[in-house]
Amino acid sequence: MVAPMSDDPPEDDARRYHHGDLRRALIAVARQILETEGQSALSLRAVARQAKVSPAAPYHHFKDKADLLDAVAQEGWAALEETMADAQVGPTTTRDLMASLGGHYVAFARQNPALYQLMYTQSRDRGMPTELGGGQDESADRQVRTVVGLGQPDSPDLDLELAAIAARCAFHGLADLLSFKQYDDLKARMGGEEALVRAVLGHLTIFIDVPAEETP
Amino acid sequence: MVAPMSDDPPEDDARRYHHGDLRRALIAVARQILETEGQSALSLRAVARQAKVSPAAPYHHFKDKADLLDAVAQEGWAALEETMADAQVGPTTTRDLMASLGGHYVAFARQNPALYQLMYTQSRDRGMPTELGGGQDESADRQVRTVVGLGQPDSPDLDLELAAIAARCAFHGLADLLSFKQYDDLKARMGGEEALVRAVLGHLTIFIDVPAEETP
DNA sequence: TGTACATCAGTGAACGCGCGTTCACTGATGTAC
DNA sequence: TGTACATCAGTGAACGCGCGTTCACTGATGTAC
Repeated sequence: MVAPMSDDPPEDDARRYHHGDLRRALIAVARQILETEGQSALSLRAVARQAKVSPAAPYHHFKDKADLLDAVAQEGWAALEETMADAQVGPTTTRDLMASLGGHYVAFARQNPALYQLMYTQSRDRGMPTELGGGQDESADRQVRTVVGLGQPDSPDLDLELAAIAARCAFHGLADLLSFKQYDDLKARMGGEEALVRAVLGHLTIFIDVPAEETP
Repeated sequence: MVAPMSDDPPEDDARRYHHGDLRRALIAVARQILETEGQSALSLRAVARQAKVSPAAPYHHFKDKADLLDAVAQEGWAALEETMADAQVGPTTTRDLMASLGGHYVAFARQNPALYQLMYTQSRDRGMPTELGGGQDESADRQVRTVVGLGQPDSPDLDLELAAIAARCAFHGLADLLSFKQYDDLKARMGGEEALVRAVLGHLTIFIDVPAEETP
C-alpha cells in the first residue's frame, strides 16, 4: 500500500519496512550515541529513534536493554583484541613490545572512552559473557603474557600470570587516569598525550622472576 | 502544636521537624545506598525516603542531585586521603612504603567499591571540585610522591611526578581489575585477595631517574 | 521574663518527562504446490 | 508461472513507573525589645 504511482525504490537505504540488518545497525547507533552523547543518553528508545525504527523494533533482536549493551560491550572487547594483535607486529625487543602494547591499549581506550567504560561496567556487573567462558576478557592478559616474552600463552606459570596482570593494571590505570583534566597541563608540558603515555610507561617496569622454577 | 497531652521528646532521634544535621545525614544515606544497592539505585528521592524526609527537603542543602553526588564523592576523596596518610606511618624502606601505600589504596577501593567508582565518575565528568583547585585529587599523587621517597611533595621534578603517576596507575588499575570474577580463581589459589595484591605489586617496579638533574 | 516577628528547615502535592516494555496489528518475504 | 499461506520483522499506541524539580505552605527556632 505504498503511494500507488510514485516509484518507490529502496529509498536512500533506510526507510524500507524490512531493514536488512537492524541488529548490526542498532549496535552501531548505540556506539555512536555512547561516544557523542555519553552513557546516560544511551536509552533503548534513543537507539531506536536514531536508527529510524519504532521503539518496539529492537525487541526482535535483543531480549532487553541489557542484552543490547552486552552486545555493544562485546564488540568493544573484540575490537580491543584486534588492536592488541596489531600492536605485536612491529616490535622485536621485549621492551619495545611492551611499549607498543601499552601505547595501543591506551590509545584504544582514549579513542573510545565511553565504549571502554561500558566494556568494564558490563563485565563487572554481569561477569564476562558466559558463552565465551571469560575468554574475551582474558585475551588482554594473554596478549600481555605473550608480550612479556616468555612462555606460551596458557602457561601455568604463576609469575607470568602475575606479571601479565601487573601490566594490565598499569595499562588500564593509565588509560583511565588520562581522562582527568588534572593532567592536561602535564600533557601540554610534555608535548602531547602520547608523549606522556610513553613517559609514564617508561617509569614502570614489569618485574618477572626467571620462570625456570616456580617460586610460590 | 505537638500532640497536646503526650510527652513528645526528641523521639528516638529522627522524626523531629527539624532534623539537626540533615546535610550530613543525606550524605551518609547516599553512601549507604551506593554500597548496598548500587549506583543505579541512588536517586535523590531514594535518599530522602531513606532519611525519612520529604523529597523536597534535600533542596535546602544541595542545589540539585549532582551537588549531593559531588559532596559524597568529596567525602570519599577525603577518606582516601586519610587512608593514604595512615599507610605511611609504619614502613621504613621505600619498598615497604610502596607496598603499604598500594595495599591501603587497593583496600580502600575494595571496601567501598561503589563509592570509589562514584569518586572517579564525578571527577571525570565535572573536573575536580573547583574550590579545591584540583587539590583533592592530586593528593593521591602527592602521597605517592612522598612514598617514592625522594623530593618534597610539590617538587617540580618531572621524573618524580611521572613516577608518582605511574604508581597511581598501577594502584588504580589493580583496584579496578580486582572486582572481576575472572580473578576469583587466582585469588583462591593464592590464599586471598590481599596475597594477590601483594604479589601483583611485587611484580611492578616504579623506575625513577636520579633526580639530580632533570632529564626532559 | 514575655511577646512579636523574621528566618530557617521542613511538608506534601503536583508537574512533566523519558524510560523500558508489552500488545495487537500489518507489511514483506519466501516456500510449497 | 501463479497462488495460498506461514513466518518474520516491522508499527504505533499504550501501560505504569520513578525520577528531578517546583510550589505554596507551615512548624520550629532564635533574636530584639
